Amino acid sequence: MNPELLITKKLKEAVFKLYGIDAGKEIFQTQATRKEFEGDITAVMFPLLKYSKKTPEMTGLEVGTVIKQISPEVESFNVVKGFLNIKLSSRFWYDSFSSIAESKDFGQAPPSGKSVMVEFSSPNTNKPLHLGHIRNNLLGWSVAKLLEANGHNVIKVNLVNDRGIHICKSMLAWQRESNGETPQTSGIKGDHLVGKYYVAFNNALKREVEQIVAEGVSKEEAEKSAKILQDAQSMLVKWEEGDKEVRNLWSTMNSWVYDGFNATYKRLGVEFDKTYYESQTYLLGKSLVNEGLKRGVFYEKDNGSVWCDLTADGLDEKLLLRSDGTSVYMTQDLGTAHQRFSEYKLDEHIYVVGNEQNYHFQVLKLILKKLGFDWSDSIYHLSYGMVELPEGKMKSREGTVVDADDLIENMVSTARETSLELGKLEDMSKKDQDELFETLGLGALKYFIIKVDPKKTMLFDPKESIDFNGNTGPFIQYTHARIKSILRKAADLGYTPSLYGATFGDKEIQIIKLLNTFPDKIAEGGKEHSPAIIANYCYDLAKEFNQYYHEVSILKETNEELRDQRLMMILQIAKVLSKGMGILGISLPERM
RNA sequence: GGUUCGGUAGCUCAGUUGGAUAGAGCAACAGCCUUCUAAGCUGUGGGUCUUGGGUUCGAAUCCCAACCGAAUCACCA
Repeated sequence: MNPELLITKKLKEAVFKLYGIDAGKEIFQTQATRKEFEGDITAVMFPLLKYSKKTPEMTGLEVGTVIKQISPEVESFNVVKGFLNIKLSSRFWYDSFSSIAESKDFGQAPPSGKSVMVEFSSPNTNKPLHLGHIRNNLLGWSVAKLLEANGHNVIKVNLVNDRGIHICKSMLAWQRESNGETPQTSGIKGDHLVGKYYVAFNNALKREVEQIVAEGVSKEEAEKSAKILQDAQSMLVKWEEGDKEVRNLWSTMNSWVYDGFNATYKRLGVEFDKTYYESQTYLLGKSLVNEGLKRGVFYEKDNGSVWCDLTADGLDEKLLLRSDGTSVYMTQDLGTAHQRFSEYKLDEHIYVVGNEQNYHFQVLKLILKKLGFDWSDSIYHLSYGMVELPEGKMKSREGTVVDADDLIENMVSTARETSLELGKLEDMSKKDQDELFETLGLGALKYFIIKVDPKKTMLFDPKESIDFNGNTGPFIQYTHARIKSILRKAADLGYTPSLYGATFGDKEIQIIKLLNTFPDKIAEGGKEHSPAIIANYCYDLAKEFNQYYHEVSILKETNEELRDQRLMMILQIAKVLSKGMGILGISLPERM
């Protein structure tokens, strides 16, 4: 049982007994006792003073006395200023540990009956994934896992932006400069190959603009009049008309990109239940807008464009249909949201999208509300901050973009170097070693990114990211490997983790307290949509274990009951670490 | 200018129902491997929680204002 809940309940009883008041929950404030004081749970007396009409010390004393009388779980108490520190019996801690040990999947909440859709990744198909996408993918994946741990049914979806001017740019440059090269003939990963021609397009554009500027035209004008850009535009028009040749090239190049993306997704350990393509959804939303226009929710300007007036909400006017009747980004998003809420019975729809689109989602929700969809409140924009480099923002033009595949490869090879240097793996097969380096490199990368609160802009320092000491993924993986090593040796010696009812020491009680809070952390993380909470929890637990490891010997303990009970303790730590890190998409090795 | 988000140690970050003397890691320095994995553990130094008001027994936390930083406010997506 959760100790704070227990004490809150007893507090309520004690207050009723003493003062005849059946008070609401808000006046019973409990917290874990700070380590410089004696006790486990601390109750704050200040809110009770208006009922006791006594000093904080006196109130603490009388409440403590009654609580001790009515609760067998309470061993002793003391009062410091207005704080009632309660010490629970060793029996209580033993019982709580034993229920953790008996639990088949500790931390997993029972089915909630709720369905949540999580949209993440959502790449463009004109260039490979970069560090920003990695943050998105890791966040999306771990939030999905976290919600599953909260008992929800989660549907993970990807919306691929597979059409538009950006893809036409790659296509055009490929037509002109590639001599027909493919991923097969060039040996270049598909998404990188297409990205190469996106860069080629921009270079060609730049050359053309420079030339026009040299003839005395302003840069702005030059960009507008550049022929290559117009060619890309007319390619887009052809695409929309369904021109066969353009469509063929389009699907060929997109298929290269998908092969590339799939390889990266697989390596990241990310997958989706459903993939949507914008080429199939970009026309959605028009009918919603027309309907809204009829009902007077939107209005039409003289040139025929359709708008939503949000000035009363402190925002701007928002365009929904261009004067030529074509739709914009917002229009499709209205349509896809409507489609998904019709298709599935969703209790929540989470969009994992960078904070540069905060305004977009604010407007999206508002417009849906104006259209009268009550589910608009179920939309949650999980907005995450940008990833910056020590030298500043990533800029594709300046070549400072950190490529996802390169980054993963770097992390894995650093894991390899570090591991081989430590030389603990001599007897491991080459294949197992490679698998381990993959686990460690990705564990380091994932943890480094997930441990930061999603909404904060984070700094990615390559030097720091490959440090495997301290608050890192490999530290937690190492802790797990250590535990598993002890458990293997124990099994060889014929020892079995068991419970005998032996009294736990102080450090062990501290660990039990921490283990006890795991379900709370899962609930809190789910509520806040923040896997970082789970990451930091795992770190705390790993740290506790390492201290414990240095304080007591397990295999050398001569008291067999104590020894086997300690084995049970570390087994539970390993289980919780495994569950917690699993939520983050990080796997823990048996040895390293 | 409007909207949204952020500002905690030299650096990267924890710290959410308001609670006791604000915590970790990195970096620096000093220790600990004939002992279950030293990717570990222990210790030292390091803070005006951006600033100023307010709310109250009590504020890093809530409210107001200012300052600094980020994103955004396209007939782009």
